[in-house]
Amino acid sequence: MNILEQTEDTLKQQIKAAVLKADLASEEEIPSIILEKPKEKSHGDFATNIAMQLARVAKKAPKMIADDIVSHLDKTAASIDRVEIAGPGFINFFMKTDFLEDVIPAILDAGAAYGTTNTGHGKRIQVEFVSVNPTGDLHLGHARGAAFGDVLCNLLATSGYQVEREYYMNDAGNQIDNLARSIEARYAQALGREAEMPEDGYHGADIVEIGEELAKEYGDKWLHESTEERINFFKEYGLKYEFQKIEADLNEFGVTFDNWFSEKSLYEENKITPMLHKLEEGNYTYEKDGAVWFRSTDFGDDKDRVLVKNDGSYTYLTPDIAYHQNKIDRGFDQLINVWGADHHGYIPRMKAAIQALGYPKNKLEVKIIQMVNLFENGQKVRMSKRTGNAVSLRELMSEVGVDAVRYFFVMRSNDAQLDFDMDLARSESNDNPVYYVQYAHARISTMLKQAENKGFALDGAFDAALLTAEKETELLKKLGEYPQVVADAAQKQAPHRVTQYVFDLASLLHSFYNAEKVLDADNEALTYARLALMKAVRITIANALALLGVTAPEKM
RNA sequence: GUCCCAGUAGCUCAGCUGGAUAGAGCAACAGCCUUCUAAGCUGUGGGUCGCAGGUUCGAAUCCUGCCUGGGACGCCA
Repeated sequence: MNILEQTEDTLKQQIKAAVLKADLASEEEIPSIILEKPKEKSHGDFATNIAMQLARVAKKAPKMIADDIVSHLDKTAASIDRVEIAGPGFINFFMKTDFLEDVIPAILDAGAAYGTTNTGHGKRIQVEFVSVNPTGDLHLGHARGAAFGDVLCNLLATSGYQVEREYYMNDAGNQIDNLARSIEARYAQALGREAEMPEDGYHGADIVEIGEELAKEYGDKWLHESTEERINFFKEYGLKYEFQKIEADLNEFGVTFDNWFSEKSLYEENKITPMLHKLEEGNYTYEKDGAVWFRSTDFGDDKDRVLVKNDGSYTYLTPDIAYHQNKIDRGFDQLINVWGADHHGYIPRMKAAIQALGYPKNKLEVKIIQMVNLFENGQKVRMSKRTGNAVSLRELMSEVGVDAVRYFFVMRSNDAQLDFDMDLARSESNDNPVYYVQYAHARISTMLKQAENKGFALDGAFDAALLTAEKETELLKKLGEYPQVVADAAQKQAPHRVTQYVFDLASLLHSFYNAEKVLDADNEALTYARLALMKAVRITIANALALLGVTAPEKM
């Protein structure tokens, strides 16, 4: 438990004790006591609305209740400096600042582990994200999902969950046949033959490349093989080529997976038929128009879904249900899927399937990532100038760098659409939040070097009680909040809270930097206290940036 | 037509489990470098929280209806 939590806990207990002593309510009648951190400084360090909540039970005006509570409160035990009653009945607590003195030692002690908690209690969570089809480049929506998923996993892992990252490879079914036939056409074309692309073929530049590569490597060998052999070979070749490219792009983006799950393996390991039988046994399927349908409307879907088409093949949904069953069978407590906004209509049928297989609906949670709109020179960028296709992750990374892309993609709530301003992401100015935060880290780093040059030992003893300036107190409070922010962001699955936090922390640092001088030969004691504070800030910024997958530079 | 997301300052967005005078950044305006990085800081102005009802001591937040924008509604994946 961190310092701030401890302080809050003690305070809550004391408030509860005061309520009982004042005979305002019985033990059972007391609602859980909520402490908030007022935005307004004049409202104290903590505030509670308990008096208003008790108004009905105690049948008294909130202000009188507040008076009663305050007069029965043991201020020393809760390390309260003073208490005020304000507004309609808020009780504002002004704490003795000594609790802040423990913040720095705690951070220096924990180092890179500061922010780690065990709020997840080892719960096993699997996060499936990206899972792009092997038929082209990763575009902006995928990239945002990749950044979101990755940071979410980092958050969960830091908060004591056991996390597994998985990529579901769509390496079977129609679209892969299509891929092979597209390659076939490009291959023939590369050999100078007339060949038409299949009707729903993939027209990306990568397929042309594959065709050329094959022509170079094999000449016209594959034109003479049987269609079956040729297509099978192209299928495998194309899959390998595409997934390698996807993996390489993701690696460069700082995203890796624990497991790449093959859709094809569901067929090879016979996972689909047993699943269909199970649905059938539960009477969740029926035949109509020569097809097998899933009665997903039993679980609130707006229409039933086809599992087996009248030509005997499966829809996309069918192996996907088997996949989710497989995931659950692997023993995860919770499944999280990160999907693009265009998949949201798919949620009810997958949740229906999970219930039909006998699992609770909330075993699966789906995070929907809203669309990304790219802007450059104030204009919406629809297509890449270079390729004429949608702008790819690779292109974006080379244009603005990994740090900016990652930061920008998790800066906003996942369910809000995102405007990505290329000029802003590129700009090396205070407008750019990434640079703003990184600059704070670099500033401290060079300052610490200066300190050493001037003969101040970086691990010197210090007295945190000397840090009483307003900017220092604010920094200390902010630093103390960090573990809760992380745990909160993990629990709410909201990575943007971390960008928000680290930006605020950087802002406080810059403000402090301008207001106070750290290295002061005439006041060694204060210098050492401030150096310790700076080290604590640097650690916290570095840890937050690490969660985001953004680098923390020593100098800029 | 049904469903999902969004609607908060000129722009881009926060706003946790309902709380006090709704917050940042950018843009605008006025200042701060002989001093640890000015990629920074300080100050000022700017809001009927889409609209209308309801619940509540108390609503940007919860409920209902409506309006606007985006997306999804295949025996595609």
